[in-house]
Amino acid sequence: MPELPEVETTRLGLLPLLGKVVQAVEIRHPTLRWPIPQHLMQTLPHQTLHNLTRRAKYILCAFDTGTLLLHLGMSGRIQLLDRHYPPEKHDHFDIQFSDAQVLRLRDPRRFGAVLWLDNQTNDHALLNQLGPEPLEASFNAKYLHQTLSSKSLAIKNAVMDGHVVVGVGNIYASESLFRARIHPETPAKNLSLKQCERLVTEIKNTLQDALNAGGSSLRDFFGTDGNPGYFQQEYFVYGRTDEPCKVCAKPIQCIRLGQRSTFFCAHCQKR
DNA sequence: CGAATCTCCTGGAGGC
DNA sequence: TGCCTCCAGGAGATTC
Repeated sequence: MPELPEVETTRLGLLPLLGKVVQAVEIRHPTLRWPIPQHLMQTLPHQTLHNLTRRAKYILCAFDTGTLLLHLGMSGRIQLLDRHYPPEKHDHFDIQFSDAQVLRLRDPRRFGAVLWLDNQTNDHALLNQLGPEPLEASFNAKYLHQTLSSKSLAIKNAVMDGHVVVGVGNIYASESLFRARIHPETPAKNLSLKQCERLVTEIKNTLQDALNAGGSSLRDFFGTDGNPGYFQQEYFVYGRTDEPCKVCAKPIQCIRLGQRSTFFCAHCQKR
């Protein structure tokens, strides 16, 4: 499942497309999280791809008259292929470029999204409510402490809330809290400034480690070249129920928080 | 308003 | 081998 490092890795893999001109768009299965706009088949051809950026887990592709927003959901991947490569079962969306390369979106579970933001609409609801990027300086202990001060929900749920900070999914939330030695059920407002410092540091470290590894994954993430292209990251707690903690050797526990599996070490992580 | 729950979807794993 | 159930999960929508 793509977390932020996988999305960033995907974006980097698409950079060879910069400056290229769209020849055609093919929509095979429009019903993703929201319908893929049919007008893209008329809108995009002849437009040049000028920029590829990322905000949270959205990949933003800037064209002449607007921006294409791509989201991989939980099973999405994007490949760059020669157009003669036949589409497979869950290949829902293609952008064919004039040099015969194809950007192809595959998404079996169809939680992903393809949307169009016209240049006139600069304040799309999906983007204008987002919290800071986790790796930027604006995400710091002071900000986090202030933001959490009114929140009574569990810290695990708070760091997964995109209004607080973007890009921290279920895996890295558990991992970061372990590394910061904070119990995932701790009410967010109870975190001291010191704990916020540790958590900010470990969120940045955890994400940066995964970025350096080229994007980790569970089972179905592939880079744009179609190869697995990552190595399974070593997790401290995620998916390690009943296995020994790598620090203290006591068994890792699994609980449900906000409908999500949450892994932690009851000995190492304090409330 | 905050917080909890529901929801979309399919493939894979495990049980019988 | 086949069918059933359960689970995974991003994040907007809905409800309380």
